[in-house]
Formats: sequence, C-alpha cells, structure tokens
Amino acid sequence: MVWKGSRMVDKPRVRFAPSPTGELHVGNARTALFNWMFARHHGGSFVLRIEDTDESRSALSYQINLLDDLKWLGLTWDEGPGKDGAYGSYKQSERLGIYADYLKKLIAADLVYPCYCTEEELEEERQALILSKRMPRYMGKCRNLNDNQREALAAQGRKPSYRFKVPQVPIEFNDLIRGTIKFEGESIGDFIIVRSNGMPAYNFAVVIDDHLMAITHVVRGEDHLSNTALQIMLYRAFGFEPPAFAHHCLILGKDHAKLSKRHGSVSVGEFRKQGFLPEALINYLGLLGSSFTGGREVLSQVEMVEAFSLERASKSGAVFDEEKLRWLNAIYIRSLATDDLIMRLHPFLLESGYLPETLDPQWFKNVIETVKDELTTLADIGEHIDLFFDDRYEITSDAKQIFDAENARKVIRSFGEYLEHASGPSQEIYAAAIKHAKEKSGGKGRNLFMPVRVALTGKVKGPELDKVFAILGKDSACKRLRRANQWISKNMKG
RNA sequence: GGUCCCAUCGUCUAGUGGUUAGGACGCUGGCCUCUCACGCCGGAAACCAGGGUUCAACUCCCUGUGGGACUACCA
Repeated sequence: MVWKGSRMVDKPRVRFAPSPTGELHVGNARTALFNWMFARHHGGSFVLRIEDTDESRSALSYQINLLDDLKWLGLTWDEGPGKDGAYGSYKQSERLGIYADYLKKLIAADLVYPCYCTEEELEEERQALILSKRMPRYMGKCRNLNDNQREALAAQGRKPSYRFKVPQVPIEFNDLIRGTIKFEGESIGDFIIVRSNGMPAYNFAVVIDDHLMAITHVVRGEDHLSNTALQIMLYRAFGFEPPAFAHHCLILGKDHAKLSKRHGSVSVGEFRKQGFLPEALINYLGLLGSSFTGGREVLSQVEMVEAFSLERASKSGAVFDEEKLRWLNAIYIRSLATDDLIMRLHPFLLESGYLPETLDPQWFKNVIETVKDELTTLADIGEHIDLFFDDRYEITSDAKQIFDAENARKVIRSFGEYLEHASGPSQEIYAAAIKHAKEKSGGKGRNLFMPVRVALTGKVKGPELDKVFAILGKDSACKRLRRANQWISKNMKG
C-alpha cells in the first residue's frame, strides 16, 4: 500500500519513459533507478516505455543500447520492450492510432484547434515579443479562425498542427517530494499537442499513455515540473484521474549546472567502459540527491530496495562526485569473488594486451588475488599486473635511484647468489634468500627489502614481496636479478 | 524577461523548536608496514543574509540574496 496523493493504492505502477535519442545518461539512469526501487519496495510494477515520436532523432541502435544498459544495471522491467504486458505496445511509434483517436475526442469537444502558422512565423512572433519585453508565448493567432479561413490556409498547402485551448486558470498539485506546487496560469500559451507531421507531441502522448497504462505514480526529474501543469490540463480535458507526481532533483556538474556532456563522462556506457561496476554505479546513483533509511551508504540492490523511501529524496540539485563513485567502485571490486572479478576483468585485460586464455588459471588467480585491493576501476588492471609478466618487466626511473646506495647493490648480489643454487618451495627459498642477503649486506628494513623489490619488480611499490616472489617463482626471480645486476654493472660504478 | 523550484562542511547527506549540528567522499595527522594500496585511530571543515513568531530557532513565517530548471511543431 502506498499513498497516491488522493487515496491509497496497493500495487503502484510506475514507468521509465526514455527517448532513444542518445546514450543512456546517468541522470536518466537515476530516474529509472528511483522508479525501479519504488516499484520493488512497494511490490508494484515497473514499466518501460520507449518515447520515440521524434523520428528524426530516434534510432533503433540507441534503443538497443538503452535496453542493454538498463539490464547491465540490473534494472529489470515488468512490462516493456521484450516483455509484453496487458498495456502494450510499449513503443509510442506503435501507438499512433491511439493518439489520433484521442485527438478526435478533443476536436469533438472543441478543446483544440488547428494552427496553420509556420515555424518561421512562430519564430517571428517570438522575437517580436522578446523585443517588446514581453513573454514569448503563442498568442492564439489561429484560435478563432473560421472554416473559410482554415480552408484558405489549407489551400496554400499548409499542414496544421493542433493546439490545446489552454484554460486560463491556476493549476495546483501536490508533489510527493516537494509538496504543493502552484502555477498561476496566465503565462501558458496554447501548446501543440499534435505536430503538423501528424506525430503527437510529448505532453499529449505522455498523458494518454500514462492513463492507458494505469500508471499511478510519475517519478521523474525536476526539469519536468512545468510540464506537469500542461499535463494536468490535459488530464482534466480528457476527464482522466491524474497520477501522483514526484519530481526529484537533477544531477549537477561541478559548476552546478545540469550535468551534460561538457562536464565529461555522463553516460552509463562511458562509465562501463571506464571499468566501473554496475553495483557501484547503481549504489552511487541511489545515494545522489537522496539517502537511505538507516543512513547506510554501501548497500546491495536488495538492501537499497528495502531501505528506499521517496520522502528521502532531496529537493535541491546534487553535484556528481566521481571521487565518491570511485571509492564505491573500489569497495565493490574488493568484495567480488576472485573468479567473478576475473570474468569481469576479461575485456579490460584484452584491451591492455593480456591474453587471459593463455595463462595458467591458478597462477593468474593468485596474481589477481594479490592486486585486488589496489584496483579502483577494472581498467586499472594492466598497470597492476604488469610486474608479474617477464616480458613487461622493466625498471622504472625512480626505482633506479634505489641502486645508488652501495649497500643496495650488495643486497641484490647476495640475494641473487643465494637464489642461483637454492631449491625447495618458494616461500622457503625466499625467506632463506632474504636472510642470506641480510647477513651478507648488514641491511635491514627498507634498506634490505627495497633493493630486492626493485630488482624483482622494477618498481618501488607493489604488493607484499613474499607474495610477489611466490607468484614469480625461482626461475623468473633469478632472471630478473641477473638483469638488474647487468644493468647495475653497466650503468653504475662500484 | 516570465513561470516554477531550491538553499546544512569543498561535495553527497542526517537533522523536522531545546543536539558539543551527526555520517560519508575528498583533504589531513598518526598507527600498521620493505613500498603502495587496504585496514584502524584522530583532525580541520557547514546551518546564505535580515527581519519576525517563540521562553527557545538550522528547524516555522516574510523579505532579500544566491543558485537551478523550464520557457520548441525535443522529449
């Protein structure tokens, strides 16, 4: 049971209604998430509807991409493309006949009229109003045309759009997140509900579909707040009961303007390519501009659904903080089972030039286990495992400075000497070799370990040395020590 | 310009008349340690301003200021 504003409903129906005109934006993904959590939390239905009435901007590839991203995020829908329900079709381009019928009803009720103005003429009117410091809106030029005038305009080859006769009355509604919202009404001009090409305009199609699909709660971004007034007028014109509305805040960029491409990565696909886990992205989006009951910040999707509450959505815009996303991503990577992590790493390994199939599975698992804690994104993998591959082993420039100390060279030499004719399990060899080097050189602590680390891995930082050695094995370690010694004798005196 | 929305640390938030204003990211000091990372302990950091209302305002009201969204034959 959930409050709908006017009464209780036991099984709410919500929808996510994107246009397939580009990659799925994280802002839209967040709207989808809020709807999805709301439906799951209350045991209702989550409907996916494709709003593809703008033929020029919509593309099937975007739609495919959209469905794929939603699935990747784990936001499964109960009705929608690929999942028939009682209210299909779930693509607006397949519902054109329905909109045409409802247009007829409004024409019959004398609530709309054809408008023959061209886009150029409308633009002229707009500019004139702006110049005279008045609000740009449609002044109703075609509202009172008689039949003769209409025929004359049509005879010129003009195709009419249809405008709704906006009643000049205040509109008030209760927003589940924001409380009472009032629009005075005088500033709204007659708006187009059907375009001259016959396609329904957004506000018109939305109202019909939400009603026909029995949507009980419309949860969407604050950018739709002013559309709500227009939509409520249409609900009244049709005699439909409006759904409850909830307008959440927008995601902002660093400059506090609505997050957009110029702020950097904004699409789900981009974050996916950058090695973010869907668990992390979803968790972060659920935290942005909202909070969970109980105040927890790291939650599984099941826990998010449980702790979700629309009332906890905040009213002011939320700046997208990629640092916090990265923090969450690292947490989720660490919590992954190693086998699972390896699977998810696969595309990133290929991209970094590794061929996982050619590696010994147990050995590689050890490698991943050893570096798991250091990863922030999956895409980081290459720079953390390169030291385990002989063909990638390379002594970095800041590592070379370690060799400046005479004692460091002694450590490496003695460590290597011991290794050459040692045998037995890696752990024992390592421990013994370290002991030997310590005695021979007198070094300890970082003066002992750093030279070995650098000779073995080529870097001044990395996982614990004993683990590294165990993975490398004696032969590889010897090879590297010899190379380090060669480098030293060639480049340094003494 | 018009309409509408919003206002707690740098950022995300908790807070619903009486709190040392809490947590998280980031930053920072320390511990752990061969290093980095992880982990653990600590620190700096906020109620936009002015008026009311009240015994008492971050919290309620008004005004101002600031920010944002919308203002298409796009959704």
